[in-house]
Amino acid sequence: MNLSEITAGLNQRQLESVTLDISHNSLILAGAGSGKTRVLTHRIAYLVTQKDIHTDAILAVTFTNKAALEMRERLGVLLRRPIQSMWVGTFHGLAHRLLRTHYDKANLSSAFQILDAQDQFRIVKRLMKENNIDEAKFPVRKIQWFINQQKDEGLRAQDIDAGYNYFIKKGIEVFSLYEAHCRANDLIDFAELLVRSYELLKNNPELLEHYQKRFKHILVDEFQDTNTVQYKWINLLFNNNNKVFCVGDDDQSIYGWRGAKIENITKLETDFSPIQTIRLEQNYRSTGNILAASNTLIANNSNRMGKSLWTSSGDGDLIDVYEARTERDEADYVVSTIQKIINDGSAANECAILYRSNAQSRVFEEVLIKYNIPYVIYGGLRFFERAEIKDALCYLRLMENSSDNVAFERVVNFPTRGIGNATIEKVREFARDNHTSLYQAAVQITPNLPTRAANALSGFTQLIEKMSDDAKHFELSEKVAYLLKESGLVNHYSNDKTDKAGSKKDNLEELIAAAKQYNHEDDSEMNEVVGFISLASLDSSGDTNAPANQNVQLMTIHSAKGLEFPYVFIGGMEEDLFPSRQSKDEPHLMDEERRLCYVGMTRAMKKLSLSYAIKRFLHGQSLYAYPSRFLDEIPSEYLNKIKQKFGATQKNYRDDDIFNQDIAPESSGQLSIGVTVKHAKFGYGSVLNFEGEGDSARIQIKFKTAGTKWLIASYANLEFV
DNA sequence: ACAATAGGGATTTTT
DNA sequence: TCCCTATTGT
Repeated sequence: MNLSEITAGLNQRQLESVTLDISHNSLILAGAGSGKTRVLTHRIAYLVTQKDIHTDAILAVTFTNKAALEMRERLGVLLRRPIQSMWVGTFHGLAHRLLRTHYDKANLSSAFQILDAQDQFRIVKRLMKENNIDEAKFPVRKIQWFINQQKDEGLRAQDIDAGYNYFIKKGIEVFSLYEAHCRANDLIDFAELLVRSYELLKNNPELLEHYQKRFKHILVDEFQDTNTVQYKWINLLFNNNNKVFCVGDDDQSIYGWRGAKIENITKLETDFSPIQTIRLEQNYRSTGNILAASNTLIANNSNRMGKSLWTSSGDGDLIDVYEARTERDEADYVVSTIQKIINDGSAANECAILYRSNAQSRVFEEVLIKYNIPYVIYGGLRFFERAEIKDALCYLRLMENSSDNVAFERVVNFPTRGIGNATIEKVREFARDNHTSLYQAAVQITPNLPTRAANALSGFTQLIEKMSDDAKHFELSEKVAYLLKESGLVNHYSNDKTDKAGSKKDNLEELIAAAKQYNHEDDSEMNEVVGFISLASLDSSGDTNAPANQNVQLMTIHSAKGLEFPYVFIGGMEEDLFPSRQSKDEPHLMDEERRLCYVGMTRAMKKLSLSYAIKRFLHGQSLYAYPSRFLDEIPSEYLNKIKQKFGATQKNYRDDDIFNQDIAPESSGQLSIGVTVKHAKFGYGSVLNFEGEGDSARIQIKFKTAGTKWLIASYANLEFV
């Protein structure tokens, strides 16, 4: 294969990146929409076809299954050969592969199970209860969060110094209990996959050496999202005879709150020195105005590596900024605008509505329904995270391995079969005292129980035994179909009154389809059932439903990362919502909010529209808000500020005239700079400045105690003193 | 054992 | 407001 096939269609910088000297480490700082994945895939193709690097000598890591899959597909096409054995995958997926291959050296049994966030929560909660730790003082969520945070840093309970912090002290206590529990039960949570595989390599020098020698080229996507363990993992595999090729964008780091270390990208320059760096700054996605606005916004951040996107396409439209009165008004505006776009001949799926938090989706959803525009909301529960799917998988797990305690706990009395808490507690106690599995304990204590409980419990254990015997030689999908019936799950969900649409039953059907589609070849380290169950944990998307076809797309900005849409609407551009309230006191958190805003804006190809509501109903109450500071940070030359609703929609959709009834316009005409005013909440202050007139006039006031603020005159209810 | 109700909490979530 | 959990009543 000749070079031109690999380099066709690349621009100068991309070409340089792909063909960088392979005897050096490389860092590609790739801005939004600059062709980052393209560079990474073509680089691999270049290594394989031009530099005779064997595909087995390549390790390519991404963050999402989607990205990994996409890379595999593109590579297959570029190389024109199957690549199934290649190590291309997510950090978690590859770590999992290592642990399955070398489970004995990682102090695991071959049957170890992966805990997802829900399972982990349940276990932490149970442990806290058993040890009389007050959940009111130490919320389970916070403790779980604490444990994961430590693991993301590569720390274990014994490595942490609590100092005088009582919460951390308790956190460490629960962490230790949790660690012991997981070790005893062969359980691995997401963070543990990484920590454990790191330790596996670290503690087994011959193994480490083997992989260091094998992986001559290590390629990492989205490097700004790596956390401390992931960084250490890469660093460990690196031995200076192999080379790294990292792609990332510090401006798009939005997972700091989950342990991602934006600094890792800078650390590359010292830890992997010498490293060749190339910046990809030509953007192929957005118009000039959108890019210019995004550039100016992000320039407000400190500690950037520095990068400025440009485009050869024209300025395009200005960015619309709509001031809505309420979140309903905002949704009306956004959806009516989308209606116009559709009427003008665009497809609904060219439009995306993005927001900071999921709670904002509901109003948009309501209005979209009213307009009869099809939509999909991304986020929320994924396929394999749904309760009914997890129930079914737990039966599968018990059939495969009856000593799976997590699975036992979940389905022992589901569907309900008369096994109460008291009985289960006895089973737990027996298991604890005799160091046996819950299932074994149940079998053994049954004779000693009151008849009613004994019958119920033996009903369950015999069911599991029968099911695993019957299905022993079934195909995977037959096993699933069989278990759904036999366990009573299908029956239970068929009679479920709360599930009117029958979607839970449909999901169970879908699980059979997923089992049919499962391709076992890729995971030959495991048997088929274990492989399928692991996939369910590691790739919760299920990917079976929700195609974007002809639907307006609704999602958080976080989940929009990596995507692009011709028309993008970002709602809720308000202080305390975006940027989030919880981030406003910490400069580094505020910077991450700004990056998030940058990510959102740079999703737009043709047209970007921002909006904010002056009054928003959130968490059961109405709140007044100020426009987001991010709006002020964008020069107005790129903006088209709109304060009026569309005439057409006003008639149709202002059926409930909520806007005016509880807002008393205040116009005392005595307004001038220097005047003293009184505000109900902020107290006394003096007017520094004002702008605009009528309802939308804004006044800047310096309060004696509350600081300086811009207030909307008509809502501030100011008293002139 | 389970259904009905009251109380508390509430970003973002690649795996 | 909505959702999840803990408690109460049958």
